[in-house]
Amino acid sequence: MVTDRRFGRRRVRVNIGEIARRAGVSRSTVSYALTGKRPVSEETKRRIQTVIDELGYRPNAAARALKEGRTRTIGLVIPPASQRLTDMQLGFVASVVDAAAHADLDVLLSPSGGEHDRSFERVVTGRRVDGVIVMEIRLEDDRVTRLLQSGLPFVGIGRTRHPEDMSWVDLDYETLIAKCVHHLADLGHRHLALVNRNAELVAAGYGPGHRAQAGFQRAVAERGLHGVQVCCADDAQAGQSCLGRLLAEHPELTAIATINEAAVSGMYRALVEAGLNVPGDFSVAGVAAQHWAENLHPPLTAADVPADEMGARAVELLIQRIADPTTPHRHILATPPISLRGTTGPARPRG
Amino acid sequence: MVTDRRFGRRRVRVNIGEIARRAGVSRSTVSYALTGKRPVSEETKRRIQTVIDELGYRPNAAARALKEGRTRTIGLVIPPASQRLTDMQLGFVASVVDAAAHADLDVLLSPSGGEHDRSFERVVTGRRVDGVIVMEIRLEDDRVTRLLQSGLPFVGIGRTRHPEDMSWVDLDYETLIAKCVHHLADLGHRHLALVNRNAELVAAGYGPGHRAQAGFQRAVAERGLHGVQVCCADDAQAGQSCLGRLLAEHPELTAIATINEAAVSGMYRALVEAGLNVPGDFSVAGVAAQHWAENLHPPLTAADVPADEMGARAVELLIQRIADPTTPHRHILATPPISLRGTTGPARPRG
DNA sequence: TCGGTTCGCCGAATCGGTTCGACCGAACAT
DNA sequence: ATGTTCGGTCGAACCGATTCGGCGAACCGA
Repeated sequence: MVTDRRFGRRRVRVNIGEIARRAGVSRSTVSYALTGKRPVSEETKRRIQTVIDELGYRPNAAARALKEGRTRTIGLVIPPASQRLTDMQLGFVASVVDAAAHADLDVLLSPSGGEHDRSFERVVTGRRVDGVIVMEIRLEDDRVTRLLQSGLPFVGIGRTRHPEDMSWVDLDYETLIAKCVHHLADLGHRHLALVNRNAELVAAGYGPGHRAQAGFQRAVAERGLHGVQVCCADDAQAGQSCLGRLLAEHPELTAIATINEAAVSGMYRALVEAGLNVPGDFSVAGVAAQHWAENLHPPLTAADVPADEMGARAVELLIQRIADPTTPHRHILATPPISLRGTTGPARPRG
Repeated sequence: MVTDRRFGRRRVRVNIGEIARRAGVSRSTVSYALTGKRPVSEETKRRIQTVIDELGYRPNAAARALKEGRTRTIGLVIPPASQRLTDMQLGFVASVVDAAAHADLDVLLSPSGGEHDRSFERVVTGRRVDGVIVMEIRLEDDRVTRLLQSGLPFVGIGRTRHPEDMSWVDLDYETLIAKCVHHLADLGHRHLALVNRNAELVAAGYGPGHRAQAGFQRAVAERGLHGVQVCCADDAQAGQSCLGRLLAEHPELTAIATINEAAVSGMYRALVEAGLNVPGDFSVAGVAAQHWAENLHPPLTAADVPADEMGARAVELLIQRIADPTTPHRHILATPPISLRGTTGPARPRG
C-alpha cells in the first residue's frame, strides 16, 4: 500500500494477488471464481466480487494473453492510410469492427501495402493477434505469402490468383459486371465501356479490376457487342475528365458499366456537360456500396455490395480458423442482385 | 523439438530460450543483444542474430508487455460503427493511424458510444493500451469521465465543457463559423442560415454543433444580420430536403454557412431545383475536409480542416502524456483559413 | 604480484495471470 | 468401520520476456 505523493491518493497495484489477500483466499481461487472453471462456494464468490468491485479490478490482458497463448484480438490489414478508403472499403472496416465487438474481440489496425511494413510485421509476427483479416488482396500478394508461411490464421476479403490455399470472402466481380453488360444488352445497347479503378492498382494485379475485365470481355463476346475498357483514378474529378474523353473518342458509346464508385458522380457531370440525359440518352450501371449508390444523384443502378454481411462472415470464418486451424478452407463468393434505380434505359443512338 | 504430423514440419516453440540454447548463451544475453541495454560482444551478437534469422524469431508481445508494464499500443475510440464516418472523421482516423505507425505504435480500435460498451471498457480498463485518443467528444462526455477516473493517459479530438482537465486537439468551430458569417456579411449578405449536423447529435451535446451555433449568433449580432439555424441529417438527401424547405420558408435568405459536409451536395441540388445559381444568386460557405470540399461540384469555399496535422498532433500529445503523466495539459485549437473556391459572391436579393 | 576496473556473460527474480495436482472434510456406499 | 467420491480450496509451476546483482577473466597501473 504505497502512497503516491503527487496526488495524495492510494496507488495500490491492484492485481489478482491483492484481491486474493483482501478476500482472504488464494490467487487460484480468485481465478476460478472469475472464470468458473472450477466450483467455488457462493459465499466465497460473493466476498471476492465485493473486493473486486471496491477496487475496480480488471485482469491484466497481457498476463492472461501470455499464459493462455491467445490475445482475444484480431488484426485488420487495411490499405495504407495515405490513400483514402472508398465507401465500400469503409463499409468492410465498419462491419468487421462491429462483428468483432459482438464476439468480444478487439481489433488491431495495420495500414499496410507500403514498402517497409513494420506495422504489418509487428502484427503478424509478434503474436499480437490471434488471426488477421486482410483487405484489398492482389492476385499475387506478398502479405498473403507472408501469412501463409507464418501459420497465423487469416481470412481475406478478396482472393489471390490461387484462392484454394486460403479462406476468403469476396464479391464475384466477374459475374456482376457480366450481369451489368447483359442487362444493358437486353436494353438494346451495342457499344459499352467498362470504367475500371485506377491504372496503378489494376497494373499491380488488383483482383477485382482484372476479374471485372474478364467478365466484361466474356459478356461482350457472348452478346456480340462492342466494348471499350478504361482505367480511371478513384475520385470525382478524374471520373469527369475520364468519361469526357471517352465520350469524345467513342461517339458510338451509349452505356457504361463501372466498379469505380468514387468516380461516378464525376461521370455524371461529364454526361451533363456532353448534354446527355441519364437514362434517356445514356445508361450507367455498376457495383457499389448501397449507401453510396443511393446517395448519388441520380441514384445508381448497381449491384449493392453487402459489406455488412461480408465483414461479418469474414470474422466468422476467422473465428473458426482460430478455433481449429485444420478445418478445410471456406470460400464465400457474394453475387448480390442488381438494384434498378433508374440510371439504365433503352438504347438510343447518340448524336 | 516436436514434429507436427499435420504438415510434417518442425514446430518448435521459438522463444528467447530456444534462441539462447542454439546460440550457446543465456536468455539474458539474448535480451541484451536485442535491446542493446548492456554491452554484448560483436561475436556473440552475430551468433545470436544468425539463429534469430534462421528461426524467424520475434519476441512475444504479451510477455514483453507484462514485464515492461506497457503495450506499445494506443486505443482509438471512434463513433459506433453503425453510423457512417464523415469524410472528416475518416481523415482523423487515417492520420492517427499513420502517425502511430510512424512512432512504432499499434492502434486498437474501439467503436463506442452505445449503451453497454464492453469494447470501451476492455480497452480502457484491461491495460490493453498505454493511452487513448477519443473522437467525437460531447460537451458532457461519459467516456471522458471514465478515462479521468481510470487515470489512463488520453487525448481528445474535440473537448468537453470543462476542457482544462484534459489534453485535446480541436477545431475552433466558433471562430470558423463566425469567419464564414463575416465573409458573407462583407459580400453584402443580410439574411443567413446555419446548417448544423443532425438534431440528435446536437441535442446530445455535440460540441462543434453548439460552438458553431454560438459563433453564428455572435457574428450575426455583431453585424446586425438576420440569422436562422437548422439541424440536418448527415447525408445528401437530407441536405436536399432540408435546404429546399428552408428556401421556401425563408425567401429572404441569400447565403448559408454549414458544418455538415455530408449534406452539401444535397444542398446544391436543392439550390438547382429552386433555380438559384451558386454563387450568382446564393452563397455557400462552411467547414469541411479539404478533400471533400475540392471534390464537391462546385468546390466549396470552406475552412479546410487540417485532419492530418490534427491527428498527428493528437498522437504527439498522447505520447508525451504516456511518457510523463504529470506534465500539464496541452490544448491545440486549430483555426485554418478559409479557402475561397467560388461558392460565395456578392449578395443579390432573391425573387 | 596484487588490488581494482572493466567487459561480457550468467542465474534468478519478476511481471500477473491460469492451471494442474494435491489435500481436507463431509457425505455416501459397502 | 472402511473406502470412495466430491465440492472447495491451496500451493506451485508455468507462460516468455526484462533486469538486477554478481562472477570470472582480462587488463591496468603500482
